[in-house]
Amino acid sequence: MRPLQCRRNSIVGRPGEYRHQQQGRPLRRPGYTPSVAVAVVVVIFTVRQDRLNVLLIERAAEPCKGEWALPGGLLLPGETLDAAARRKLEDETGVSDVFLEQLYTFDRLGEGKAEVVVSYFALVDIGRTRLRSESEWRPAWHPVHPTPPTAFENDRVIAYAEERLRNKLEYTNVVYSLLPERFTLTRMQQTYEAILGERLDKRNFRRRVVGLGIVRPTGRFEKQGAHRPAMLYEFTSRKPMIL
Amino acid sequence: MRPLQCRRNSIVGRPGEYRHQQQGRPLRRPGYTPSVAVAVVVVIFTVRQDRLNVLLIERAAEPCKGEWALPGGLLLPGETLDAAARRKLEDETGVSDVFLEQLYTFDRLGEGKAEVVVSYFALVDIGRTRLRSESEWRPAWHPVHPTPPTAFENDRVIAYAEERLRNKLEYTNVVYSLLPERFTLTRMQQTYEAILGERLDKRNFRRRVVGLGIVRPTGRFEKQGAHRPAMLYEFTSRKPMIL
DNA sequence: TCAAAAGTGTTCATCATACACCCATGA
DNA sequence: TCATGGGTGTATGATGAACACTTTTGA
Repeated sequence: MRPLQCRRNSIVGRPGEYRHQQQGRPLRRPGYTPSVAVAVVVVIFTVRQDRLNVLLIERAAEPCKGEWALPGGLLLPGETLDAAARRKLEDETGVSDVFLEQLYTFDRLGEGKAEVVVSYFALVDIGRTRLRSESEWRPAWHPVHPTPPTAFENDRVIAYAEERLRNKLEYTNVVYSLLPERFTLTRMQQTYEAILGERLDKRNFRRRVVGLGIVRPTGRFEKQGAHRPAMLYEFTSRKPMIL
Repeated sequence: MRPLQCRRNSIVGRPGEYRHQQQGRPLRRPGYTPSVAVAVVVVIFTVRQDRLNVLLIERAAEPCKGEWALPGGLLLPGETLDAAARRKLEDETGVSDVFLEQLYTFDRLGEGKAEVVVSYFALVDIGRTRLRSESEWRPAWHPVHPTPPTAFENDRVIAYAEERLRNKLEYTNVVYSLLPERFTLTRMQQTYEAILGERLDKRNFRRRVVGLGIVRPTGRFEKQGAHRPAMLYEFTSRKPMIL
């Protein structure tokens, strides 16, 4: 429920400078182009065992060797922010073609080299990921609650991403990126519950997602255990949409 | 109306590595810290004569001399992003203490020096601004519809900011930053209408903003013209809040 | 008395929420 | 036949949207 909606029926037509901060008085110095170290980090979420998890990497080098941190790295001159984020995501999980969105740009996170950190967040289906295992920078899934201690204040980034995810769940179809091709509505509901941290009503949940047309039954069933088989559903669209 | 809400009554507990991209194969090069030029730009909105306006500056130097662009500049080493944005805002309008929020971080906007542009957006009451007039970089208000041609693809930034503003209007109290201490509800409604680009219903609008408790009557009246005087209202809080 | 803007209430449709029982299967 | 999870319908309250007339003032 949007708190401020008072529409009427009718709709009306719609319509490089460089400054040096010194003792409060900015002072121009032409010709000189300052540059800073910029990093890109990616908060990669998945739902595993009915819990929201985030991918962290154990740092094999200084600074903060041995601590957990988000996958990321310094931005290369000439590289696009989106490209850097996609590369990190694919390097660590092997997946591409999932929901990935810029989150926020932080300043001075911890005592890393990067002065500016552009964060992204991604949603992956646990079933499709193949974590890198050979390397010395071991990635691993960690529950978000509680978030383990992280280097470079990465917990702030994770908390921000989680908030954004919770909001997006409510007004978009981004869950598609956390679920396989076909899935049961119970699984879908558990995914919502894991992220929102509260239980939903089964009947209301089903009425909603089917009624909004974001999923449709496939006609196939999943048999498992000694109980009635469950209908498998699929998303009508696997692109991010506002509902 | 949030499309996906199926709550139950019960609530369950909730709760720098460097890589070089070369022919697809990232390659680590320890020791070297690449850096890039980072700029901060601010989309400063106001409502003037019932229209949403944005502050643009006529560039006095190359590149793009003589074209209109958003206020901004390169980030200084050691300067905080928020601080840079606040400084730009104050330099151009003379106001501080208004709503200012990070918007998005862009890549390669036009052919400026900056490879990474961190954008902010701000909302100011036209009555409090004193535009810089002495300098060679002349700032001026421009209607957002239609947006004049801008340097560095700044129109993309403005369009993004406008979308964010429209969304924020609906679920926060950020309008406070566009209005003076005391104002009539008609003025407030016109502000909404200017931004949303559509007419609102007077009775519904008033019931809502008063009912939500975001404004309260002051008991003072504004007399003007040959008609009934209007009650002056004030915001119950002048801090950003989610409604 | 007229023009101009201020102010005010009700109806209806939609939708979020709460809630409990039967069904299909394999052990 | 029993245990397990799958599947379904209805009643109520809240809220967004539509809609028109009276009031106050100064000219």
